[in-house]
Amino acid sequence: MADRRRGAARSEAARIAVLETTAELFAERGYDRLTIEGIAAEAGVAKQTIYRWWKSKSELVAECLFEGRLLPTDVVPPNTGDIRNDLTTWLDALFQFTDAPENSGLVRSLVVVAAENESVGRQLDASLGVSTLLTTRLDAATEAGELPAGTPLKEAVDALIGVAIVHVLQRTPAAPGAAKRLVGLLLPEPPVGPVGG
Amino acid sequence: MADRRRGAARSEAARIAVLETTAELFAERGYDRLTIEGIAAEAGVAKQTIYRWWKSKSELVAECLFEGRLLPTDVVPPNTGDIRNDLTTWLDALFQFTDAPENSGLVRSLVVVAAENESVGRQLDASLGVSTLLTTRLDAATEAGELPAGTPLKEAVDALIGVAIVHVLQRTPAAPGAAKRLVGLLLPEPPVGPVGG
Amino acid sequence: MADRRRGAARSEAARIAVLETTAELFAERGYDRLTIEGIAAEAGVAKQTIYRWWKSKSELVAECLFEGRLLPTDVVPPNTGDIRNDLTTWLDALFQFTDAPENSGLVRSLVVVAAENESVGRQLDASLGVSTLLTTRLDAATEAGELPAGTPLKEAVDALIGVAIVHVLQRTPAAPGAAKRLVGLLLPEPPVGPVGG
Amino acid sequence: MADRRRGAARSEAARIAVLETTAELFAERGYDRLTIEGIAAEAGVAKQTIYRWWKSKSELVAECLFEGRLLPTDVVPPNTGDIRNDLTTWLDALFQFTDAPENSGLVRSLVVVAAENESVGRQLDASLGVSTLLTTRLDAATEAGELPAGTPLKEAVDALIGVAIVHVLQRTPAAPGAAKRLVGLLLPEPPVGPVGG
DNA sequence: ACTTAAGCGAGACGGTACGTCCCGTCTTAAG
DNA sequence: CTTAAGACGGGACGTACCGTCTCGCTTAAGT
Repeated sequence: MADRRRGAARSEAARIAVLETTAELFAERGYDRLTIEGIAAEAGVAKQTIYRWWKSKSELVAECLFEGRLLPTDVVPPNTGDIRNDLTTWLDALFQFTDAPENSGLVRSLVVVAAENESVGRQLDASLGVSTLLTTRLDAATEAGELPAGTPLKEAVDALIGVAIVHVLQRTPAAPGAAKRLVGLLLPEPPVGPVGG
Repeated sequence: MADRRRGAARSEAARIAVLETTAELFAERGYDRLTIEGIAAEAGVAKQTIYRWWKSKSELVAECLFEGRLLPTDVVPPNTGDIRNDLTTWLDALFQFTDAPENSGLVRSLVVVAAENESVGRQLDASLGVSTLLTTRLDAATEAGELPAGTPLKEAVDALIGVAIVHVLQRTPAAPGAAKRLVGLLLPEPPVGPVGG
Repeated sequence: MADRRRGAARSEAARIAVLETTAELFAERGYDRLTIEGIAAEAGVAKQTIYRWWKSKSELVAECLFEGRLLPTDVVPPNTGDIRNDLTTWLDALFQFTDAPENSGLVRSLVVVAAENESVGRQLDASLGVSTLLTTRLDAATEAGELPAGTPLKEAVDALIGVAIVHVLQRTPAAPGAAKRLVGLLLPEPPVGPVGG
Repeated sequence: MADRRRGAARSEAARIAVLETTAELFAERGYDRLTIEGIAAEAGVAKQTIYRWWKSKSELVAECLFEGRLLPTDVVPPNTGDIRNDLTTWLDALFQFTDAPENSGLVRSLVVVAAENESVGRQLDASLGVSTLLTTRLDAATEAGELPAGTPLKEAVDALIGVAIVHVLQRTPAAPGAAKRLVGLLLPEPPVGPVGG
């Protein structure tokens, strides 16, 4: 049944300690001042224990990320039936988080991790706390006829995430109303034309 | 005119050697495997000469960047009179560059630099080779009536750059036609009013 | 028994390599052109390994010294029964060594080390290869009645070592017969009483 | 007449400033923590001005020494007519100076300079403030019949200086009465024998 | 007066070594 | 077989000085 042969099992306590410490130090000092040695010391764990289970610093951070230890749990986009309002609300919340001075350093560090670690990059949306719920919601809206059939959702979502990243990198908070304007661009109201039929 | 009083002048030769070597090694090895010591050795310069004039590795790279030593000179956006076509052409070229396997590592490294160095981040567009010509072109188009008056240009440009970054981080080249779809979203055709025949 | 609990033991191989290299380079280049970095490189050892176990260059040299790696093993003073002759023989040998051109640089370097390192200084006699056997021999001679009871041995030994150092510092080899004259001064023949004759 | 051709003469002010600063910093920090750059900065002088006139740090210190800027002016040995008492008095004063904690570091540094600089070494006695007056006095005493004709003065003086150096290197102040005992050894009273002519 | 050479403060330069930090691997003793 | 501890070879850091050089200026001696 178990395919493990013998000897001690992996210590869950050590694993948790490492991940918790990583998250703590990452938030505190950022990615590049994060050191394996520092994590080991702070977590009361041997360096080798870290190297045994994780290949690199970025993998370690990646695991933290995917376990939700670095960012607030995914913001669930609201669902009031009006997709544009909902998306604006959600994007405003995202901007508010990423633009807050106490968070922007952390977010920039996450961008660095995404640049260095392929799996973090590939799941960039999830990495930044953008739930798949968002896509789900958009798909649903499309089916419900809230959005025109041909709306390029992939491009829209990329643009949303991209704009957040750009703001963080530029050290320029989103201008007031930016979320609304952006959503207006990406999910345009269909022309109201004389809907005769 | 010169307000320098005494002492030898800064050696332009050393400055050039350092910047050239930095650009070369950056392109070759990426940002995090770039070392001050390596640059000094390769440039035939004392480490202290680097530390005398640049505070950090990222400043050094920033100067390379702003002198156009890391990226091809700004791509001039075409001007055929059709702003949407022109922008699509330009964006396709951008995607083609960033998505090329031999460039994507470099671009990811640049994102890291933008994350670490404030001035690079603030000039993110210039850093990525996005000329101010682009904005100029857009402004001109707006005045010429090619674009509706209220078009949120800032948001549009942020979105363009953002999408490119997202692709690079996600290791996912832009899908065919992405440029066109994106431009279509960001610069929508004004509804063609029932303009008398 | 060992009170060490965990972790790899100190590498004796590294320790030996460091000390051997130190002795070699010290003899070759003298104290002030001896560098930790040079020792590490030549010994095939990481710098940190040196810093882990020795606080300073002078400590390193001190350990070499006390392990007899820098000087010929202590010259054993002869014991023919005639303390004055024996001491003269020994002192001549000492002068011969310190005054030899190929050794005087090394001896001067040792004086420098004695000046910089307290423990070397405190054991100056041993540092210069002056065996405790010498003092032993003198004590024995005193007890045996070869020397008058009140002879200030400490002062005499200090003077012997001092004179050797002075010669080395002055770059002036001991004059012929200096050893004999000096011993004559320091261990004077007791006045030959009017012994029945 | 002067064989200097033309151009500005050597600045005496700079020379003095350098020597004064050297003396000050030498006393303050010792020989090995003395730096040319530190001297130049503190003296308000260009480094090149130092290198123009002195070949090395040790030469600089040597000049200070020989100008009497590092040690109290030579202690003049007293002359009461009793050479042994006079010498004891003088030696006690020497020991008192070299053994004082605030001076011993300086004296050790001087020994280092003597080891590194030949001319300082050769004039070791003068370097340590041992005036030629001492030898003069001894010669006079010999001629005056205070000392036996054959007394090896050279060896005696070397021994005196040597003992002082040994004490300083050993970090062991001279024992009380050491001066007297030592003088007793080196300048023994001639046997009072029945001088029956 | 004009030229020329030297001295000077300042400081940039190529270089060497410093002592520290961290890497990733290996060794030891305990469980 | 895992773990905490920790030594190891290695590489880069940022700093301190080295001794040389160049700069713009001043100070004399020659012309």
